[in-house]
Amino acid sequence: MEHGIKPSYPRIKILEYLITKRSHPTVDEIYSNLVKEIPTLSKTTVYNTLNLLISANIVRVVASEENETRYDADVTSHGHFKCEKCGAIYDFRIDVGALKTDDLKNFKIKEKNVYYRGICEECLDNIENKI
Amino acid sequence: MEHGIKPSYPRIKILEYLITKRSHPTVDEIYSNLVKEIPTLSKTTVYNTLNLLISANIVRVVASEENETRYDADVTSHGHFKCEKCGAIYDFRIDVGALKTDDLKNFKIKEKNVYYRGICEECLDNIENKI
DNA sequence: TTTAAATTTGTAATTATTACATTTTTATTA
DNA sequence: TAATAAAAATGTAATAATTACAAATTTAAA
Repeated sequence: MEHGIKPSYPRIKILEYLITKRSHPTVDEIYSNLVKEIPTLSKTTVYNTLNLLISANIVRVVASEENETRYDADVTSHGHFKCEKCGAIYDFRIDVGALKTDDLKNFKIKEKNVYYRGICEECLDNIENKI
Repeated sequence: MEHGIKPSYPRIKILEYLITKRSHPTVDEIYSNLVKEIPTLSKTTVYNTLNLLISANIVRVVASEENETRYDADVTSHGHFKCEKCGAIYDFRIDVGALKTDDLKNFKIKEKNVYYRGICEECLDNIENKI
């Protein structure tokens, strides 16, 4: 694994899960799914691994208003949209460089997050169908 | 109180606290400070009241990557900057209308949040002073 | 003043996360 | 290969945030 992290089996599987299922899962989701494959997996290992991947900048936490920590293996700049109906989190391309503010001119900005809430296309369609 | 919420004493005090101290406090901060004035105050009331104010759109939660829910009585559009050193959250003016993305063209966007992380001016000054 | 409704309170339950000691695995070296 | 040391994973317990809910209190209405 990159960034000097030893590629143990659980670590590979956890990162793999994040990369393939791009659903911004919670610890619970990751654990519940992987424990089928790795019966000895413990939730603490999932926490440890995610925190390790975060400090290595391979994974980041999705900023939100909820008390659910969700993880994302895509650390390139993009926005997150959370659907209020189905709870899904969508990625979207956004140019955070276009965001300008004079208020922070003497601040050191390390990270810019953009987070939207609303109703996704699919749920809008479902609502319409039911009326 | 506006929005059809009955202005009880705890409710007024909680909203007043949020409006005057614009520090985006946690429930704990609000409770700890107000209990001095209102000795019978319970933390459940703080939670209840904040959730009530949120559903009335008088208060909003600050989106972040941390597991700390912080509240803001300013519901007009602005960004939040969190300092990694001192933990303070700063408001800043930002034109979220300038954010455009084609990826969400069939989505209903209800709320746009902008959240930055980094080091604030004050902490940058302190670091420089110590070197 | 009585009654009903709304609000607040306190305790218990739930959930997410971290702390930490123990066990297991992996890598190293004799 | 066996012994040893280091790293990683595990499981349990502790902590903290939040919600559920029933009881008590306050407020408003009749």
